[in-house]
Amino acid sequence: MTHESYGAYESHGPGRRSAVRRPASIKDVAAAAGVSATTVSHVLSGNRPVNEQTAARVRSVVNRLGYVPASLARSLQAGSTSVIGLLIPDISNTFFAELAKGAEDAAHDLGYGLILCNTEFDADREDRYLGMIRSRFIDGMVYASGSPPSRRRLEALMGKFPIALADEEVEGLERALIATADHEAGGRLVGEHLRALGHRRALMLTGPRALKSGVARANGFVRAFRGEVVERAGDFKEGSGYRLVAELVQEGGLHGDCTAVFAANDLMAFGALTALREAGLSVPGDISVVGFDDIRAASLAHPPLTTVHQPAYDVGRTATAQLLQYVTRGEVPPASRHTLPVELKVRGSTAPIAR
Amino acid sequence: MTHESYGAYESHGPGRRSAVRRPASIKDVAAAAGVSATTVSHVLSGNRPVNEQTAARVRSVVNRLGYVPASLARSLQAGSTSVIGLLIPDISNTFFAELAKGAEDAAHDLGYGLILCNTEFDADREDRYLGMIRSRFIDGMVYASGSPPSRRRLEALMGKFPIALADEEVEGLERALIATADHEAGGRLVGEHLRALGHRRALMLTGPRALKSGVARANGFVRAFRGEVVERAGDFKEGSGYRLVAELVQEGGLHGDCTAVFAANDLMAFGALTALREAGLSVPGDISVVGFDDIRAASLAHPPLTTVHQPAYDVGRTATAQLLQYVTRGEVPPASRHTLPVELKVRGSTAPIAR
DNA sequence: CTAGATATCCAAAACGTTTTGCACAACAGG
DNA sequence: CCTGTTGTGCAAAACGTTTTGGATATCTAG
Repeated sequence: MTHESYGAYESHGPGRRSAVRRPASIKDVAAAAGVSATTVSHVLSGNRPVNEQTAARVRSVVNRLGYVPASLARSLQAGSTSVIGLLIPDISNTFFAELAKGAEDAAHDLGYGLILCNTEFDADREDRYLGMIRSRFIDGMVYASGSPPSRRRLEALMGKFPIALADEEVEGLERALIATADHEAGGRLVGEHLRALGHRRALMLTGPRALKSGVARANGFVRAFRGEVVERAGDFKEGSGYRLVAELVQEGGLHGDCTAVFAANDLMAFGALTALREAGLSVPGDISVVGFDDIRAASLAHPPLTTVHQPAYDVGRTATAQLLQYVTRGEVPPASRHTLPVELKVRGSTAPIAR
Repeated sequence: MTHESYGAYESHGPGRRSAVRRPASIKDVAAAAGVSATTVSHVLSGNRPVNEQTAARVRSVVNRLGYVPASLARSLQAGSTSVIGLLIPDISNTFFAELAKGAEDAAHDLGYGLILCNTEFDADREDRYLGMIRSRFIDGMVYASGSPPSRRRLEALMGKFPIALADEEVEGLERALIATADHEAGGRLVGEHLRALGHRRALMLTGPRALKSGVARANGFVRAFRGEVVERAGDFKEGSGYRLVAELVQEGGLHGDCTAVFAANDLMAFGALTALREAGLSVPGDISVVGFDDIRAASLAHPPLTTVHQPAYDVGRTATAQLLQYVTRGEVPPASRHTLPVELKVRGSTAPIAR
């Protein structure tokens, strides 16, 4: 932030309650202390030595007037705002909330503010937020999984402004600062787990085809599972998991055919769980279900969901810390990739295949 | 935000890739178009009419140079930043995430940006964020349930800066803009529910005593329950719910004594659930458990948690919309209260008392 | 033909800082 | 007595906008 307070804001003295009073500026302080604005600035910043007696006088006036430097003017002069943006699709998704927390922590550590850019995957909204970086209101942006259209816009920005990709790689933007969980390994872990349980035919609920993380999960899974995999594309929302599974059940394509469902995120897995329950199928008795993300609800669900734990907090924190490392130096970050480890959490929603 | 883009950023022409190029300013545009900066400003803002031919020339230069107005300079001149803050203790708590989503939506609707101030109840951190408003980097603040120490600081600020209280009232700050769920009614609903099920002796897990919302929940509950209530103060975290119940179980003070547990939020209820399960007690067979908030995990838990649904999104949205109503007019908001309705969600964690 | 309106544009001030170059005094060493 | 140094403080420029009060030219109505 760099929006520190140099003193109290209280105004003592016989101040009458005027309608709206303009806050004290550095000139007001200078005048009241009988010095120049330059001197006030030096007293406050310590950039140059000031006679201790003078400094004391200035400080006292600062307190009396409740002077707080206008950070806008300061930023204008400095050429940076000490604020960055965090662009995510949905803050109410606990995965992104965790990621946001990590980002906020990292930003706060370095005295930076964080603007929450919640987009709902809405391209207009993303563009509007991306505008903040072009108008230089923010010093950089942590970009987590936006909508496909806005990614093209991103490309034009990436070489010119500090941007880091969190959680989600962007097609064609390999040359960037990236912090992501090891999606491929996650898929692999699930594949191995289900295979070890004897499953040989599974339904895979993927995310939108455009998202590389989802593709990586699918790839890792397919390779390790070494069985037959039916793929259906959802949208990472609970509803789509429900619909896709419900449809397949109706078509009779699921029971006695696929013995496991791997959803590319927990939300869709929950949808699947509901659809299966409604269809009278038991989990994990008839069918095993695996999710991805390990959001808080996963361990509390019934049955507790076997899923891949993603280090959401670390992803957000790492991406942000990396970004800031360059932002603070006024540099545009180079290409660099941080892949964070995932972990398979085996819970009650998976079981050996019933013969 | 008001950080709109007036044109593309691409720079065509034979521009050599210089190391760092200062972004084009309004003066650059003016010079290249052979007009004054004033005229460029008027073309872009439409504040005054400009000859169409001249305007076209200016616009073409704007595009060619990829000029985007510096929002900092604009804000400095305008005296406001079109950004507000949202101060919450923990974004990874789904209640606050929902609230944040509502706040972000409301802010975005009016073209405002939202700075996420995640405090972990840390007083220093809160102070630092509060500094942003004093340094006028943000035009206002939505304050949701901070730590007790920082609330005193708040008092000094409230009359001078636009601040709205969301979810949580602040002791001694009745004269303020407040949007909150009807905590008292929520407590009452729980009390009536448990009483109707035959319970006559309950354990109430409250939040920190300083939080009025928690007190309201407790009051509503105690009045409606009309039975014996044992109170224990937690801190709204899962761990405290676990500890408090585990302790009581160990002391033998729970089973066969209290037949119900009302936790002041879902997280503590989950902790209680875990402690009870570990103690070999069945819910709701031996003991009924009720939470508060209705976070997403509540319905997925096992057993599904009976709880009071709080309109978190609406609380955030209402508080923010209210605040902005005054911020946009440059006014400090008056006292005003919006109490939003709650709803009891009866699920599987409560049952008639076993005799 | 002239006074007033209209169209068009510009110069300068203002927003509130920080930074830089310089002035002046006092003081030390030679 | 001269010169270089140190201490102290100020004036002015710079950051990049928007707004305001004219200035100039052109047009219109009388």
